[in-house]
Amino acid sequence: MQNNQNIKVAVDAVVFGYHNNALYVLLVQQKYGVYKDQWVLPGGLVHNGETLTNAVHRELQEEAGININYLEQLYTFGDDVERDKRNQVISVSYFALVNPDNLKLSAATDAQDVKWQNINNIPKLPFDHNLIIDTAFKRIKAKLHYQPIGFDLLPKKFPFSDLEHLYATILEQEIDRRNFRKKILSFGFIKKCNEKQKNGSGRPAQLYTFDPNKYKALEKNGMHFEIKFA
Amino acid sequence: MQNNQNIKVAVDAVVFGYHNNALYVLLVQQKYGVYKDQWVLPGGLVHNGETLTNAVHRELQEEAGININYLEQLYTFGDDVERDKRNQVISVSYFALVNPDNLKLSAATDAQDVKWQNINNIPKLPFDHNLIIDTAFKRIKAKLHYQPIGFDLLPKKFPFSDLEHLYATILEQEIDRRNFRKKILSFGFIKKCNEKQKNGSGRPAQLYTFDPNKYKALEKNGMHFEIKFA
DNA sequence: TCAAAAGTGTTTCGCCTACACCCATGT
DNA sequence: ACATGGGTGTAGGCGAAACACTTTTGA
Repeated sequence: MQNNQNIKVAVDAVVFGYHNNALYVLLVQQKYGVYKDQWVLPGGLVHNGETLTNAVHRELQEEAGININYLEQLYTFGDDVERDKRNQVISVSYFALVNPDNLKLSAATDAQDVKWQNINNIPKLPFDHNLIIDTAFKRIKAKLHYQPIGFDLLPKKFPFSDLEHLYATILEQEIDRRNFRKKILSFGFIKKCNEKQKNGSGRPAQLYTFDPNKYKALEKNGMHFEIKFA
Repeated sequence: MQNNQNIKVAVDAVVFGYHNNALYVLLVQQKYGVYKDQWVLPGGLVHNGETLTNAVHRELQEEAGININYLEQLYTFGDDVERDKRNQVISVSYFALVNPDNLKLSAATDAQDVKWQNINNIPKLPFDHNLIIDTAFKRIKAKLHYQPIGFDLLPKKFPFSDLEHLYATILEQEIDRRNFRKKILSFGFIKKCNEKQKNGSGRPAQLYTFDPNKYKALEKNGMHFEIKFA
């Protein structure tokens, strides 16, 4: 095996959080090095002997002290040989979701600062991180249609209207409340709780919860989750 | 930037070809090293300063002398730290299609031998190459439903029934000839040629061709290619 | 009593499904 | 004339789309 390969392997993560009816991405501020003070996606070089997945979890802990709720590989960026000006680095990028219970960012140990940045207001970032975020944004939009990932952005118990607003916000389109509700409930993996939630004025909302086991069972029986909008 | 990372970056490709109503995967026989004589997916380490995509094209040339028709990134395998017993290597895997005009494999320079292996008869391969092939097979099945990739497995001009058989073969299900034809033609990106094709007995088949420009134009106008089967 | 958000049914329309016979050629 | 594969139309059902008023609470 040739031994002079000089290419580094990094992982980067686009972590989405949803609150106040808006979608946010986690950014960290570099503490050291050439990119010091710049805001970037959390991530870093993979350690020797470490799996890619573990590297992502480690970096998220080290840089933001955050626990994620859903993780999947997004894409590997390596067609721009100079995407990192220090060395040839390929980035195995991941896509993660955090629910509101885990939104609090701890004072990071490996980053100078950490913040949630509104997806509609992402500044120009170093490397190809804007491209990575765009790719992730497309992915989340696509997945909302055919995978139950919206629930990973909401608390365990949520009013139905929150789910509806989440879809409307992320997909950037209006949706018909009645048809949406009918369709989602028809699958049978959403359960009604024995609680209601009051928020200021307006009628209190019935709380619902997503049942992942029911989902898996239904899927095994041939259910195909898919939701479209007029 | 830390400089002691000892992880290699390889690319591997699952190249699909379709002929005689069957789907095949390109395998190469290793010429050197610990894995000498074993059949594996074409691929190898990325060169310094080389993009991932170029690495794939280069390896396919060196090992099989083949020109591909469609290429997309599949997945990056790096969660089994010992997937290669020589060193920690991550594999950025690709998914490629070859049409029948390019099926001929040249006597490879960097491989001992090269062959098309029926997808339904893949032997146990070294590394995690069986897993990679499975992933690619799932991907091609999924993509057939919502992207016009079937045409990259057929010659430029083809009888409609070939397309139908391709779908039936790859998806491993029967499809209704009339409904399939109606649906595909309704999109408007398939054009009738002024030729017919005779093959032995039976009525000669009208030839059709896929018009990629028309496809793009229609897609821009909101067309959404999707085909399902009862 | 008004504002604010939650909850709920019906009709229409278009698409997907199911399904069987005739056509052109070679042997 | 028979075997082989190519080519075509229609009716019914089901799910998606469109659409507006009532209910419950807080101020």
